[in-house]
Amino acid sequence: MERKTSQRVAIENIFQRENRPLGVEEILKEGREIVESLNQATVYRNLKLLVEKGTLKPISHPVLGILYERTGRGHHHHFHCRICDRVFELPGCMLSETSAAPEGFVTEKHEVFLFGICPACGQQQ
Amino acid sequence: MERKTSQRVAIENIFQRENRPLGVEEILKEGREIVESLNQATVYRNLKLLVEKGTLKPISHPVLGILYERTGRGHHHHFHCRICDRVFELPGCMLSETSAAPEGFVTEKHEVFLFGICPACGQQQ
DNA sequence: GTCGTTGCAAAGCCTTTGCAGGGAA
DNA sequence: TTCCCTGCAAAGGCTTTGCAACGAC
Repeated sequence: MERKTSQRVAIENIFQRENRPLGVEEILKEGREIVESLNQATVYRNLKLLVEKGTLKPISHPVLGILYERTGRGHHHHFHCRICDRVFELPGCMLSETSAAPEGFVTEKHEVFLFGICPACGQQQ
Repeated sequence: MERKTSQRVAIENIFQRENRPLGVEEILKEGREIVESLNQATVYRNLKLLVEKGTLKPISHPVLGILYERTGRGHHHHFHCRICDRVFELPGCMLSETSAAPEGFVTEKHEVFLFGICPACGQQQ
């Protein structure tokens, strides 16, 4: 049976609090503010478990590498802010799969990454 | 001054012949069929040089990791065939940046990856 | 008291770097 | 002959794994 260790709870809380895709480094950093002893190996192991359990899903970001996001929020795309380096999930989809590829290509799924400035950083300028 | 070694020529020829984004492993494999002694370090060093020279551009593929493609063919997207695992460049762009993100987000650029079956693999089924 | 989890350190990958020998010009 | 480039091996950086101790239940 699965056990609710302080480390595991901390990691899950960070995802709940931030509500955006997170990378290992960020999880480790924020996790250590909650459980000081938190080890990298523990983060990796818990992320793997949460992915297998279906709670998290890994996404491969073109710039930031592998990030983890919570599942169950339908098809969406990602926005990467070049100021704060955070990634946000954008609901909805503006891409027509049928018109996106030339004839002969059968498109089954797609991923879109947008890059720019997020609302919070845009206001500060 | 830059020298035309057999290794460097081989790598450039592979990109010309394949005319699609390639990864290190594939370049190394095909390169060794031309120059048997070809070493991984040489491939990495030449890719780095060709990127600095502006001949190649690295793209970070969500599944295949870093691939290299020839520059100078304008904005385009990528299609990954799940049968043959090859990536193709698709000319044109079907995404409206202004409508792709909610208000408040300023989109400056984007990347689109399509996944499915390429024409060649589609015919064989 | 069990046995799933953790921290630590070692081991694995992939990529980069140092170095001496080799080859293009 | 020069000195850029290559192959080899060692070194980095990130992720995974082995193991003994720990702690949730």
